[in-house]
Amino acid sequence: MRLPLIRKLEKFTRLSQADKEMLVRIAAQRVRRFAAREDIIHEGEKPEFINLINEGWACRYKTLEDGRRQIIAFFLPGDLCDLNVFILKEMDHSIGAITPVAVSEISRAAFDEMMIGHPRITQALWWESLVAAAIQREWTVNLGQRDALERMAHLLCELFIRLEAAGCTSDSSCEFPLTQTELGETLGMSTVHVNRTLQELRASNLIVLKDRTLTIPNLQALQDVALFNPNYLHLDREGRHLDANEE
Amino acid sequence: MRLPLIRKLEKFTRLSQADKEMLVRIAAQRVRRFAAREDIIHEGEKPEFINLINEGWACRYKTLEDGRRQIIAFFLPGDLCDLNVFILKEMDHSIGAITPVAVSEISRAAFDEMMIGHPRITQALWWESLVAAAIQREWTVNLGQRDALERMAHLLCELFIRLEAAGCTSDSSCEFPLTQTELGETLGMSTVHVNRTLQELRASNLIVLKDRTLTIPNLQALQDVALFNPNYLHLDREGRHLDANEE
DNA sequence: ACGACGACCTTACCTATGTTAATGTCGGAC
DNA sequence: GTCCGACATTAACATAGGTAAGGTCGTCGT
Repeated sequence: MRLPLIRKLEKFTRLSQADKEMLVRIAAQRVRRFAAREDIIHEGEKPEFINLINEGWACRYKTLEDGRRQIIAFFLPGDLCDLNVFILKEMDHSIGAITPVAVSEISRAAFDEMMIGHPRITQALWWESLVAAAIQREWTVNLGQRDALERMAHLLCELFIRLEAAGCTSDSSCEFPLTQTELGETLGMSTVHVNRTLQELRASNLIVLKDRTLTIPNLQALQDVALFNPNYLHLDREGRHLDANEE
Repeated sequence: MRLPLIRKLEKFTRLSQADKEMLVRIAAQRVRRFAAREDIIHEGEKPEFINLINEGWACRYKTLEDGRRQIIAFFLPGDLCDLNVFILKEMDHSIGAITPVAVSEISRAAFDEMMIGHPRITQALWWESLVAAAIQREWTVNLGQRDALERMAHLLCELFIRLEAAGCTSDSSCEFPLTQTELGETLGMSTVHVNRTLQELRASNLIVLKDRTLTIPNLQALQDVALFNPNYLHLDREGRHLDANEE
């Protein structure tokens, strides 16, 4: 069994056996499980750990005073929530489980230990956090410039490619647990319009979405309607400048 | 003369004299100036430096294939662009000057040196980068959930408070160099609607905006229409847990 | 077996915002 | 002083997407 985190980080750099063992060890200590819809951490609380999602989907979200909710990010298997958070006094948003999830809590001490002894991991984790920031920026573009159809298509492309990097797809399909309400809260549109938009994508044979399973028969076609450019995911390892000796 | 960066970082923690001298020194070496509208770095280029804005306003932006442009972030005096960027192979977006700007380029070596010798600065810079990420998240909420009026009001509140932290306001006024086109590209709305929205804010006496100067007679009132909660800026130093001995 | 519920889907209608395009204002270049 | 370009403003009209309401289906608890 491969840890999704390891699988993902290897998209960026090669890890030594010792690096991998370190990650496995870190992921094994302090594992917590949450039911679907349960909060992992809530706005206002003091963050004490870095959370690593091992199984399941979670999301970052924020609620306005009047109840409107925006999903700000999705955490898929292998994703980390906020390197360095412990610097902040309190959470300005919440993190909630979408499906049942298994989360590893990484303490500040464990993190520091890893930073010192494993420069490769450290660099890979910074890469992962830069990519997370790039994704957040792309969401800004998505919400600001793309219309409903493009927006939905873009989200589906992104999630599919990220799931692929974590080893959670098979062929052109993946599990897809989001409800239409959640899609609406993500894309800033009503559930009615989410429904219309999904119908439209289905009618154009761009997606098959049924029984919590998403199939994308032609990813390039979907990327084209989304004006999707995968460069922001920084997944291409070739040509990267590395500090260190390859094994 | 105070460096806006120092002024801002002191919202988070106290810096020693040596820390401040270090920052002044870093900011002084390799200063570049750009004219309004000029690109500081362009999508596709390899990032070699961390840019620090000393004077003027800049923005991060991204352009879709069909020409639509989204402004993703503003950089105000004292703002840093992306700690750690040199890890990435190429920029996935551009950074452009809005007004004429003065930028300090910080090399990887200078950054590493600072990280080693000045833990206080290091921690403060991580704080600043976490705040930048929080701002990006709030923009997601803004674009996803707020309507045009709320959205505009929210942006104005944020910019004003950030300028205040950098020491660039006087009383309830600040310079405000953005054109209506740029506001539209930021908030995902047409210039016509930007204009309507500004008129509405003026009519309610929530803002005075004229000759590139913004005045907010009653910040609380503007915050109220924006559903603005400043917690995401993490500006309250009280009660912060610090590693180290205060001077 | 029954009711309650949550997800999904649909229709009809309405409104916030976009589009187009004309007009106004101001400051700088010559 | 006038010409020009950048920006702001306004009006008339078009539309993407929101709101409200209701229906179907499958599942779960009792």
